[in-house]
Amino acid sequence: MSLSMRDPVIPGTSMAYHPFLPHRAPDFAMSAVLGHQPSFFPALTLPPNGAAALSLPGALAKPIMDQLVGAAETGIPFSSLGPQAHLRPLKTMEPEEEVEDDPKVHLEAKELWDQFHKRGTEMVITKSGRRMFPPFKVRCSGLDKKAKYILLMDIIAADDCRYKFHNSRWMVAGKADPEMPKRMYIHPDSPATGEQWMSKVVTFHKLKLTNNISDKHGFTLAFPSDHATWQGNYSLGTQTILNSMHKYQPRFHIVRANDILKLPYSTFRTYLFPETEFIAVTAYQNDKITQLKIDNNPFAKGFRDTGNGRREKRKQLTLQSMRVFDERHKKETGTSDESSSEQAAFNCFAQASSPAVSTVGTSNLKDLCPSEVESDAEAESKEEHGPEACDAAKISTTTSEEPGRDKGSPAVKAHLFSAEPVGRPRDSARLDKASPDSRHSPATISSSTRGLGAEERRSPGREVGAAKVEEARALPAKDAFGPLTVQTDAAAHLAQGPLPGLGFAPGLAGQQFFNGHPLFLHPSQFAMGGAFSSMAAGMGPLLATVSGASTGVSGLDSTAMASAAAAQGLSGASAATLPFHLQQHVLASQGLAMSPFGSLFPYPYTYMAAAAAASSAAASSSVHRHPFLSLNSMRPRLRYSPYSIPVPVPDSSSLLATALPSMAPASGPLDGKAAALAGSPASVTVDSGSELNSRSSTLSSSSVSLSPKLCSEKEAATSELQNIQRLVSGLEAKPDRSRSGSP
DNA sequence: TCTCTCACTTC
DNA sequence: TGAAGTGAGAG
Repeated sequence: MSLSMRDPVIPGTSMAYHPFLPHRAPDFAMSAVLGHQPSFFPALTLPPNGAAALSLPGALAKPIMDQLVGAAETGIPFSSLGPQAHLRPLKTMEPEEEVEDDPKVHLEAKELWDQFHKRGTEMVITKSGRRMFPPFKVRCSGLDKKAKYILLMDIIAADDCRYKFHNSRWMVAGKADPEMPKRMYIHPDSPATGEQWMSKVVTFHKLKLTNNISDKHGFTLAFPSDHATWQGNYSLGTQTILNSMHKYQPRFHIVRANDILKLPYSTFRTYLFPETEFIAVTAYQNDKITQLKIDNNPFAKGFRDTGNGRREKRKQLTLQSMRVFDERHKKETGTSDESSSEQAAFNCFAQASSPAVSTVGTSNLKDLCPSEVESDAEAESKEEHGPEACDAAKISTTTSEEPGRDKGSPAVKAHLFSAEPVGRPRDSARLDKASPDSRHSPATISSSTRGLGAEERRSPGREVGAAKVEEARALPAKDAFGPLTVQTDAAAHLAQGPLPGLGFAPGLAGQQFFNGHPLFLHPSQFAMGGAFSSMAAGMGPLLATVSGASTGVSGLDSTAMASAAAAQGLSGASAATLPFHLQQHVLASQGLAMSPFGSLFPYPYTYMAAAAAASSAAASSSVHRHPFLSLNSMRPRLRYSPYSIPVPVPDSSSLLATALPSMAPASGPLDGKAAALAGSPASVTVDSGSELNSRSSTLSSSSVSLSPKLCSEKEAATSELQNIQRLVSGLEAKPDRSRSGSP
């Protein structure tokens, strides 16, 4: 074989390959077979199943594939491949047998979430990122044991308000600030089989929340404004950026896909748990929340009133000082203070030092607004007067027959399947209003791109969606909820695509990708052969474009990137198999600046962008905040918008062949209608209001209101306390004086 | 409101 | 043992 990288593909040799292997795939493969080190991909090693991403049918392709498969199976670098490389039979790519699944998701630690939610959950965000507490954990069931799934979560704005904590309650303080770039967090174990996911609790505790917009843990891919299909940014990272004093709603997604690259054209099943809603804060506002965190978060043990934590030590120190003083006092006066007064002093001190708990029995989230500030007061008063019944219905996350869903489903259906691109915002608003209180957890929405043609989408798609909704309704699950499945017209969304002329808020125009969610990948993802198997190979051409054209990466070539990745502790293989954007992500997390690709990757990144936008932009509540979509002004609460998934799912053996043609019509510029459709909200509105419940067993200890007896003790205690304070501050030398100074 | 440091914790 | 996750508290 005497091929070179620049040899054309022999006529008649068809190629069916992964979308990330566009026209340069032949070069790439041939280079590998010939033992050339592809200049654009210096240290590529195919992961064990990487060959699955390549299929080169035809007389020429077979030997190429043989070698690729051989390399893949042995894990040897492409660079070591030569003509003499060991050949293995071409691995056949058998289409996976699709077994119907019916995923159900159960929120773990629901009771804990409920406790927080009743009081208005706050999540601290810091510059360096803070974890969520309670941690977001779910248990999955109903998955196809053998199929592979990717599990993700993201956090979307729950409404369009900014909040303030005033008079022990959260109140609307105005319109929301411009939204931060969105991200999705892919569970680091993804992809894994359904069996694996179901065998354990899926936890997202490593996701961090930050208010640092220049967060380097995220990596942003920028698309040129004139890109045919996608514009804006798309980022990867381990932290999600939130606005302080804004309300957010985590979402959980199940995607049946064995490769992250397939995300864009796979079905997303989305699960919402209203009780996981929270307000992002830089410092805790509500003492009750602080106390709940302290009481439940192991890392905060040091602040607990009991145990050996700091608080206890402080008390012990205080008591010790008191004893010292007491002994001196005894010596000097010949009398002794009763231990009760010591205890009273302690109580007093404890009361003063422990988080004050307002006895105002109203909590917070119930005050959380509907999107309209002006209606907030009304909503507030309503909720205040009848919170109990409301609450009971609200928090029933584990039943599948929530009234809310029943209410919400028709709205979702109607909204999703009846609305035309034109006039979408209005439709959305109306529909949302039609189901103003459909907010009963968890809402599950599935947006699919599978096999729905343009025609199919209109009515058959609708029926499918409706059928699924009905199906979901009928689910008898107790601890899990059947998905409220909405089949969206993903292909249409792709065709419509993102909005070229979106009016982003000033300063965000260059950062936000279609107001979309960037893809958010866990670093450990890099070490996974599976998820990025085909991506690894697929990124070759991209890298070629980058370093070859040397216009896309500033100051770094792919070699440097690979080295950097390796230097990060990644194994040679995993580092080498890092997809380009992930390498960038790694670098980005190191603070290395990467410049946007620009239009260098018109094709593959269309997919990437599709992944981001499809999976989140259209689904994000941010959509409703979009000026073009301005749903927010009409809707009390938009909690969810369906994903728009770009491409019909082709057979895995001919992904590109199938995807490419379908992509072609989709690559046209989008208009406002398209945008509106893409952002069509499913209107799974969930009542954010949580009854204000003043009872807090945890807090009651620190919110003691003094009884008369206690009050009398309080005086003595105050005196003692003052003495102690003097003692501690070095004034104990004059006990008589300090005593006389006490009341 | 936000940021930083601190002492404490878990892992 | 040390890295990383906590809220408190000062600024």
